[in-house]
Amino acid sequence: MRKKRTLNKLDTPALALHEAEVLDERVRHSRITVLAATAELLFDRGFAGASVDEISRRSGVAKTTIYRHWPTRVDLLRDACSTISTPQGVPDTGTFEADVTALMTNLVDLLRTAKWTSVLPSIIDAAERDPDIANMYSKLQRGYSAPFETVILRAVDTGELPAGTDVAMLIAALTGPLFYRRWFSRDPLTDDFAVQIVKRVIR
Amino acid sequence: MRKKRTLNKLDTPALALHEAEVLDERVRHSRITVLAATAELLFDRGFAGASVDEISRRSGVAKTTIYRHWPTRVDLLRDACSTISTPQGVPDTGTFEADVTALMTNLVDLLRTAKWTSVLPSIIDAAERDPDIANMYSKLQRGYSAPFETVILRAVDTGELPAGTDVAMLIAALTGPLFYRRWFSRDPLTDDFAVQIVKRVIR
DNA sequence: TAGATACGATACGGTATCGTAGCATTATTC
DNA sequence: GAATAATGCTACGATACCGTATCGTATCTA
Repeated sequence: MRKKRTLNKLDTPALALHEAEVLDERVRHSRITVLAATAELLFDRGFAGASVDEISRRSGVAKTTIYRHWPTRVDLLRDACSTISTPQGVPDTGTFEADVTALMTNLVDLLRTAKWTSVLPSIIDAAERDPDIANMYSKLQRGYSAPFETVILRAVDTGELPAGTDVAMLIAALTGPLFYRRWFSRDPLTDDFAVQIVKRVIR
Repeated sequence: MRKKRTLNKLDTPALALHEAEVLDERVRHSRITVLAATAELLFDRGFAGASVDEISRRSGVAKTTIYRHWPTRVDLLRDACSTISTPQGVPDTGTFEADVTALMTNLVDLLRTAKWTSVLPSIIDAAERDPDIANMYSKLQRGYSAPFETVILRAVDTGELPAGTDVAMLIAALTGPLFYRRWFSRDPLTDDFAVQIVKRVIR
């Protein structure tokens, strides 16, 4: 059984930063600093390696203060994770193939970034055993698959793709190989590879 | 610096089970029991959650004994991981498409098995930071991509696929979406999905 | 059967971790 | 300027983990 914690008066454990502007400058500073340090540590050592003590050390914010803002370690990590979404723009080049290619090479870039590289598998691992984390991850996931959906639906509209196209399947066929290459087969991930996949999947 | 350990006379820290038959029944029993318990725990809680103490508890083998056989926890986990490869057979139905479809639905089955489900991401996460584990994983990886390679190369021979086909790319295009679906998008993974992918990628 | 060998039990040292308590200090708001 | 609220600091307690040491006991091999 968890004991009742002595939170600050604001009593908005998480996400307060996004929900409402915090008046007190001290609070703002603490949350921002801690979240930044958490993200950094997450990239460094993954989900399991991000301890509150280390976050406190790196951020310079006292551990007690951290616990005043986030009731538990996982809450903090969840919060930090949802700040690391890098929303892709939706290209509009005129043709479906060019749009998709743009998104794909964009994704290749993202997957090659050291940050993501390290943190994603550990999030997925954690999600495998914690439904809250799974939920957070699925939002994150939607973030970078949404542009694909937009582009595909637009192509259906214009007739470039047949009506009744299975959108989720097409997204999997396109982006799956990139993820696979990065983490499962560990072969080099190049722009050319992305182009090859697009050609093969879309024809 | 690690101190010298007092191993048994056999002094074959790991994999002795596979390299040479062990004479002493006690040794055989210990290793088999511990490896089994380790695998089970691995499936249960993933790589990070498999502690030596718990393995000792579950297996009934004393922790000291475990350390007599494996110099370190990670060595034990590595050893256990390499025993969980489930080699797929290579189908030979006559046509390339049927062969591939067989392999794909087979892989779908594997990915739906609760065991693999849980352990693979945690291995990949660990591999992200430990080259030894990365190495072990890549062997494991080759284990279930090899049949695809065989089938593809055969199809190139028979002319069903053009010469100069990029084998690694084709494997990624085929299997990538399955992995993606299981761990990244978390959509349902069905045989029909696999068939759709095959059709789309191979034409 | 005797000596070598593996095992079990317990205990330990060291470290890391999660959270919490208490109290002094500082900043903010009213 | 005074009350209020947030922070920092240090020190805990509890737990879990790794890996080792010691010593007595059981088992195998020669």
